[in-house]
Amino acid sequence: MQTAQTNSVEPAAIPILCRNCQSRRLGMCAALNAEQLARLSRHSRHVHHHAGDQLMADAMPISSYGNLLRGVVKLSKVLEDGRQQVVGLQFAPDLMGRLFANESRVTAEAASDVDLCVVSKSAMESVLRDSPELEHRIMLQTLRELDEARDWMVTLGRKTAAEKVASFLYLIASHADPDQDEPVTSFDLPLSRADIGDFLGLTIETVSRQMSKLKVDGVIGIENYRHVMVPDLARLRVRCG
Amino acid sequence: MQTAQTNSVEPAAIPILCRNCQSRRLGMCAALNAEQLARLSRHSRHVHHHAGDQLMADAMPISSYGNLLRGVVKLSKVLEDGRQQVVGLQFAPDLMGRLFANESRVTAEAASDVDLCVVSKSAMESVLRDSPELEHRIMLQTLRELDEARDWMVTLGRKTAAEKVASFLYLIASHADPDQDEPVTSFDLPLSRADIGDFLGLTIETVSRQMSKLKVDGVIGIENYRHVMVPDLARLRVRCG
DNA sequence: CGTCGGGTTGATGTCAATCAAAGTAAGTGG
DNA sequence: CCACTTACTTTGATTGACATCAACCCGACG
Repeated sequence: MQTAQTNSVEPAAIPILCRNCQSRRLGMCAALNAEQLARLSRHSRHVHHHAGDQLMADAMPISSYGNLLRGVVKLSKVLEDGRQQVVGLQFAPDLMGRLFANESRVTAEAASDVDLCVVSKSAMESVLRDSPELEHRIMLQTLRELDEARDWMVTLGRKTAAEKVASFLYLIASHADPDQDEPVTSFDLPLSRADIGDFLGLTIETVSRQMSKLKVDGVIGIENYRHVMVPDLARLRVRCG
Repeated sequence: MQTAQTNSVEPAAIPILCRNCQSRRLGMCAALNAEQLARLSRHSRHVHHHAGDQLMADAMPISSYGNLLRGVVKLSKVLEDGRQQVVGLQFAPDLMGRLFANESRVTAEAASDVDLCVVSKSAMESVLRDSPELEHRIMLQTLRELDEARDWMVTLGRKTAAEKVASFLYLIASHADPDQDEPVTSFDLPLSRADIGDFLGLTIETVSRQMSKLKVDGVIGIENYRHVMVPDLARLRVRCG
């Protein structure tokens, strides 16, 4: 309730940390009751990271989970010789961190400035143990991520460079607004050309060329390298193959 | 218990269908108690399919789930123009079918001869509702599939044709024996060259050439097109990039 | 003003796709 | 048993899409 008292001894009071947190509305915390929220919040803190900060390294032990509140995080893997592949993007309000494993399978890096709610592994596990609802909610997220990973495999394996770039732009347009799934017609790219290349399995140069081509064809407009406008989403859509 | 009586009125009797079923040992049914097993088995049946049979079509409503008992199933997606991408392989004892969705996101096809336990959607959902243990078990499978999908994205996006083929052979070697995760040195390929190409984002011809190259280099031996021998797994491993 | 990171554009090279042909094993029917 | 078909695979020649190499542009920043 909005009128909950700060000094109330009532166990159902919403923790201060959680009062205005988006995660209670759209994120995993919507699955929690007040007691569970309180238990989790005692071992949580909100943190800010700048674009480029590494949040988690591949093969490192997991000590905490991150509830993404704002911004975009890129998940990637590298081969021994340095070739890199972005294997996923996380948008608010996703939970980050591999559940039920001891070490991370990916590197996580802030693609834009991000706000996180960092939750200790043990507190998360404790609440998970007695909240099947929470696990269910994360299950739904995991299934969605699996669907998205498989969609992306089609893009990586079977699409041309032009189709890959169009697909990427469409993906970003679709996730730009966390409150709805509809694609948006004007947005900022959260990734550099190099990251886009690593996401698409292309080089920087090829990404740049294909973006230029979309621009001269009138499918998109570009301002300051990072801002994209799409006058007609259907035209972009058909370029996705 | 092995001595459970067929005519017993005891509710804990193991259903006939389930008596010798692998799924109780390694699969999802290990998470169920006798009552749940009985409830599920009343709406289940074991079926056999031949290689090539389609088990589920993309975008079709899901009416049942399939518990894979033996064989290999390939999951794929196609673009409008017919380009195809295999987005996953399922081995026993995986559960097939997208949970918590109304329609399938992939086409599922028997890659080899397969045995399935087909479970009605409603029975599955009913048991799921009161067995968080079952959902947890499937959650673990889903997380594993997500890890594998992301591993494969690296292969699709960043590896050369030679590395892709080596990676594929290593993957099959690793899954050939359902009882252990260690790769095996002699196995049958569950997929045709065309399917391997669709899995790797390559053409038939390129797959064939790279397999031939691995053979002349002494990394693998091939018999009857489908049987592969690997004298030295480490040598295959280094070819994976 | 110089330099540095990120981006674009152009010239050239290369790996895998495409086009083409032929080999092999497993039917099928006479 | 043998011709014939069919599906699958292999191998060769050529082409093309994207990578690579290289130059340059632009804004930020010391």
